[in-house]
Amino acid sequence: MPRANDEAAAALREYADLFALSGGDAFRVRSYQKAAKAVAGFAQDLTPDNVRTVPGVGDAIAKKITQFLKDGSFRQLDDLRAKIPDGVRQLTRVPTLGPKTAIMLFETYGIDSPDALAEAIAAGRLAGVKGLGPKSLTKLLKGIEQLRQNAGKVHIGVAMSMAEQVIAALSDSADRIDYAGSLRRMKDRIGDVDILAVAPPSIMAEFRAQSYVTEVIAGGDAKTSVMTTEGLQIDLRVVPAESWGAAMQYFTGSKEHNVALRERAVKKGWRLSEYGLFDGEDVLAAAEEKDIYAKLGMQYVPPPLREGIGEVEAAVRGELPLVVELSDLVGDLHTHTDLTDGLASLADMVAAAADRGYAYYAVTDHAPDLAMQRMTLDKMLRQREELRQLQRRYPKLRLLHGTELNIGPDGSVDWPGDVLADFDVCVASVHSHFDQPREEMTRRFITACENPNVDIIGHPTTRKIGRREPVDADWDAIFQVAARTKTIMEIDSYPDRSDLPVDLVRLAKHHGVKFSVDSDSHAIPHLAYQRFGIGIAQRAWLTVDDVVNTWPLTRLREFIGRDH
DNA sequence: GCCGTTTTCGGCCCGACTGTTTTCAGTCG
Repeated sequence: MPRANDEAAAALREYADLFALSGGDAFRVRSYQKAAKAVAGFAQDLTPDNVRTVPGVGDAIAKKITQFLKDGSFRQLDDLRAKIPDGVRQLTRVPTLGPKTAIMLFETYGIDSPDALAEAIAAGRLAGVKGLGPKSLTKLLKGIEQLRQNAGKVHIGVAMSMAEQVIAALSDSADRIDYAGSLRRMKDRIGDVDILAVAPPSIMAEFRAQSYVTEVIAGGDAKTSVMTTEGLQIDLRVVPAESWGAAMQYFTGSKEHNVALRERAVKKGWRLSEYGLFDGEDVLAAAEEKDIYAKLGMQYVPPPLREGIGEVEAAVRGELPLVVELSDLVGDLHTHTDLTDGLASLADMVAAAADRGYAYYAVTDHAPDLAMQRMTLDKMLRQREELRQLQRRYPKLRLLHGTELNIGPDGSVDWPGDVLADFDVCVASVHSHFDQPREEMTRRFITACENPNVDIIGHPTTRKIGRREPVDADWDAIFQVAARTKTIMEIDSYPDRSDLPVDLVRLAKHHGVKFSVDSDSHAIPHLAYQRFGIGIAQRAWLTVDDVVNTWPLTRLREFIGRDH
């Protein structure tokens, strides 16, 4: 992943937020937001020479980015940072609280953080404020509570990209270096990143000097903890080369998995620690993680399965499932282009898909009910024709013309039935009315599942990690229907969605539901997000039989009833 | 601030929902 792009995009997003808070023109705010998105989704690494070719970047923003690439910031950003406390920007992360309210609260009441806001509401200081009635204040308190629960955690996309950045920066100074912890177990929310290295002590100084380090929390020869610009803690540990495998095992966890492993060692009269597996003074295994599992007389347990939920027992019996791997995927069934809210053209997305070696690839732009996307029947048909033309260039890649439908409050979807029947695949997703009562929401999903033209339910819970809670529905009932109607549940790999979440994947599998691990790409770099969806699938013990886009196209077509 | 089968100004994805308003502002997708 191109890091300079991500950092520049973050700076532009921050600038857009601060610019909005300072009362800046809404259209200019949108220009910065648009540019940030385009920069993050730009397929090449950003340089002063190509920055002007990013769509949505004109002379003014190009100048800011160029300065950012050189100095790690730009003047206008520094100015606004000095004027508006970071806490005021944090205020806008409270759901239903936007820039207008945030700046009013700051300027009129001196409220400069979500905590200060909670305090002011509790103290009654905001009673009777114009525009903020009792219902609004209650909502704000609830939003602040949500924010607190997510505090200190980031989604896996942020953590992975930080970890890879650290490893890339330090790998020349280390014999071995890798990430462990919950990140290696592919959890969707990460509290801190654990990195292990076999390296001389001087690596610690190098680590502390990295540009993204904002604070050194603890610094010794064996372990250094820092806080980063993303608000994410990173621990770097130097471990002896001879106990690398034991250390990786120990620091990958989970705690419950390690307890089960140590119990097994004790039963054999041995001892397992982060330094190795020992029989008295004798080292049985230590340098390689795989040797530890082998010596303990069990199958190797892939990190995403290490949750202490029966995997140790299964591995001892030799009954661990052969979980699905990233390399098993032969297609992607949910992607966008710039015809709706994607960044790249159809031709560019398809070319990138072909590079990834897929057997099939579905283009699924939004349908007319998401009015903001301005989709029309005519546009859709023209896209289909363009796709058919492109198909001639890619004999090995089967291009599928699909759509991402909008599931309305009553469970109906957009486009008439005869139009739907002509698509190769239909994803259907909820994009609004997230607060329906549980019964209505359940009926809504069941209606969608029972629609014969709906093949896949996209990002089913619609959660956004740290920003939006999952919708409330009776998933047990929905999955029963989905299994009967052969409606596929999506594992949306976009890391802040990570949707379905693991526990619901397990529940759905229990009912016999099949899954599609899709990227939901809105830009070329997003195609690689499937690795996160595979992490979810592995954590739920899914095999290739559970995941439809590991199947040959003929089997997939037959399953969704589009084989005529 | 960006962009141009509107060529250098005048638009900029549009609509709905919510709570509060008595006609609408703010927020969200």
